[in-house]
Amino acid sequence: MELNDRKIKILRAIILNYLDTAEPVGSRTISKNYDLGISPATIRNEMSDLEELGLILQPHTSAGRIPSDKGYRLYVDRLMNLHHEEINNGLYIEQLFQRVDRIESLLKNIAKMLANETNYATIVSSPQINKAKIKNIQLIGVQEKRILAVIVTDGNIIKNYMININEPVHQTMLNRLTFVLNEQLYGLTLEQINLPLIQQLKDFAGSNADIINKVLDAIFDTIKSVDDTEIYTSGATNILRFPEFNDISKATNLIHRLEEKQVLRDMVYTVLEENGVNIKVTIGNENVIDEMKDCSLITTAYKLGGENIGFIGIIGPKRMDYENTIGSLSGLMSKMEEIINKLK
Amino acid sequence: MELNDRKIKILRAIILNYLDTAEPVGSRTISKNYDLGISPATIRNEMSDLEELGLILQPHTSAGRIPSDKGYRLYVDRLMNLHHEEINNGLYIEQLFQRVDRIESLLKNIAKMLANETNYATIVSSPQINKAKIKNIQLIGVQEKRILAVIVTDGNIIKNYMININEPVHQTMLNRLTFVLNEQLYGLTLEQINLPLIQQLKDFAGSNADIINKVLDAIFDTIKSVDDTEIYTSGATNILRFPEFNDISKATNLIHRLEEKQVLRDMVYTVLEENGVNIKVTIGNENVIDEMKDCSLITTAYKLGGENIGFIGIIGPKRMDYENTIGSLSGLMSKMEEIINKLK
DNA sequence: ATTAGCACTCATTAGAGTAGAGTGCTAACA
DNA sequence: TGTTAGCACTCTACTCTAATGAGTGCTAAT
Repeated sequence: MELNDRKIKILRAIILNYLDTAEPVGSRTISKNYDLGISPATIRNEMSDLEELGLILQPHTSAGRIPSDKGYRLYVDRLMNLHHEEINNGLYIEQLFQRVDRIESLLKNIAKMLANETNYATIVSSPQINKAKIKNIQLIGVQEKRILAVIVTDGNIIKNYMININEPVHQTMLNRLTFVLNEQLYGLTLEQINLPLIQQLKDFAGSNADIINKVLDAIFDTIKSVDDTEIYTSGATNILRFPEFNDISKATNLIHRLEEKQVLRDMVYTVLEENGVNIKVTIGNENVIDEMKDCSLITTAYKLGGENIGFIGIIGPKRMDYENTIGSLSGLMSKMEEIINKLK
Repeated sequence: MELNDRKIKILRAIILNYLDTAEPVGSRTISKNYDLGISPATIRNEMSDLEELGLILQPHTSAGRIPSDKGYRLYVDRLMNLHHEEINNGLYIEQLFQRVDRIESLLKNIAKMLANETNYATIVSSPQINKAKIKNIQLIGVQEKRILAVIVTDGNIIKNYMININEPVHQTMLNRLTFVLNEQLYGLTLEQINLPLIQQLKDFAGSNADIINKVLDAIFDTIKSVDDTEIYTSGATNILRFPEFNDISKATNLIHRLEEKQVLRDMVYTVLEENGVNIKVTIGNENVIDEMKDCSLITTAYKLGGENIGFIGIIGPKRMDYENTIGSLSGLMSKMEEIINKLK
């Protein structure tokens, strides 16, 4: 059987109507509301075919049709009118970048903004900066036996690390260490800091080799650890607003799952690694996580220096407004990249 | 009518049973399960009196009794067996303090831990450091026209602030500015930084007075702003687990309310300012927020240098386990203060 | 003062019946 | 051959009713 133009029009009508009402769509509704010029009976025949093709399904014998995962997939891949939504609070984002003292709070705010704008749940990962280069290291004596190490990397990511030392050290010494550390480590990635280099640093530090060790630990700890890739979620409870989650236990399970950052991270990376598409949509059963079989996930990665370093994702019911959500997301991303480039 | 010993025993039995089951408690249940040596009929008479006293109430004529707000209040004030719960992951908290690079992530973790331990929703405020003293300021050239200001205050609270400047400045100059800023501002609170002092700093900086201005802005911005008092919530969705929130719209409203940090802040401060009690419980209608009329709130402030600078709160149903929750909270607080003191 | 007994209340549950939405099929029509 | 009107059929959702049972309050006996 062939998926002709009329079938596609009907499928589109069913999906649009269902996105709107969350109720199964009957033949009469379509005939009345979507000017296709055919009677309910004809539509019924076509619907029967669409069902055979696996694009729609009936919750029960005497109900209208709802889109299947496959139907949504077809819609997302071929039927949507994509419009790149100019994010209207670009100015706001710009301010975020200006005022921000830590990239984390920036991302947190982005998650929040996006959740507000779309009314879905959003997840944003902080940059995974394994490959980031060291831009600046600063050692500051804060207390007699406490040093604050400030580490700035590529993309102005700033991390603070408090170091306890055994013997008091004078700030002059710290300044010298700071100078040498910067001289030796500037522009290096983690992989490039090797044993000979470390030995050289320790030799220089002499009796303070201990500090070098701890600073290197700090550098390693702050930059390397993948676990440090923080995940910010926002608007998880927006989910409660959708009728498909009226079953409270279903909603609860999902929301609790969304609190497990590790799970989310893995899920999104699985999706994104699959291919290089810009914005990726996973629908219903395409999701790995069981609790999300009734949801769709829209994800995209953000880049620094051409490399994916983090992601933004939006989770809603399968019935979510794909067109506008994808539009918003792509608008946000281009605004972000534009600003990031301006900063560089 | 007098609240004699037997009435209190019965009230206690009703409350304990209700805390456990969330079902109205009947006379027969009490007679069977709480060894009071009196028959259901007698208990019914006493219950009738307790109802007249406003301590318990009937959801409907043929149901058992549930505690009223007043009943809970009596229980919390006079009937509980308080046991100061030694927090068994004190070691974990200690590690949090060690590893932490920013106090915020510490507090976030505390909120999370407490939510896990109690299974209620928790809110933790970051320190309100208006009165904090400046301990260290560091200016670091990161890019040609970008300076990173690191500000460390009392209690090792660290804030980073990125400053854009108009003209490139050499690190040597930054070092000199850093030195002077530290010399002049060390140990001062915001109020103590006055115009003459500012002028003096600018005079020193000469053509770089611009930087001084921006650094002072940064200091002001990071330290002063009350809005910067961040609020971390955790486990808000634990609320969904309680039968009293089976009504999904009720739960949703509450959870959304819990996402409005400002509201929470005001609420807790209202509670805490009322008097100087260590741990404070507000029950049901005692709460200002409408959506919380079915909840109880347990709060306490944490101190730095004898002064309240932030709070921790736990929100659960009125039927929450007051004894253990208060125990956990007080255990946590004493552990925290102990560690904070060790750090000073 | 306490308690057994009993009539009464009311929420909850199960079952039966009804209305309505929507389908699939058949036969007529263009 | 494709389209449509008509109709029987299916299934859910809703309403109504009756039965159940937990729990009370009152009365009278101990």
